[in-house]
Amino acid sequence: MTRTLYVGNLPWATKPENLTELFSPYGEVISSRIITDRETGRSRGFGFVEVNDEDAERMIESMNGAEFEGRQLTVNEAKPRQGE
DNA sequence: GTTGAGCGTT
Repeated sequence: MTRTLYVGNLPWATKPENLTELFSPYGEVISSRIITDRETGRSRGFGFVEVNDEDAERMIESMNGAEFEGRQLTVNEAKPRQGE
C-alpha cells in the first residue's frame, strides 16, 4: 500500500524530516530516510521517501524538478530492493 | 571544514 520514492540531487545537509516536510503537502508520507555513507556517516546527497501508493505518482510529478535550497530535486520511483 | 551521479539498512 506504499511506494518508495527515490530523491536525489539533495544538499549535503538535507535531513529525513526535510523530505517529509517537502512531500507532505503533495501526499501522505509514511516515512523518509536519507542515505548516509556507511563508513563516514555523511549524507550521500540522496534519500528515499515512502509514500502512499495512490499519491506516489502525483508526488513524483510534483517534486521531480522542484527546487530545494537552490537545487532541483530528482524524484523517481525507487527500484525494489528486496525484490518485488 | 571537501564531493555531485546515482538507487537504501536492519
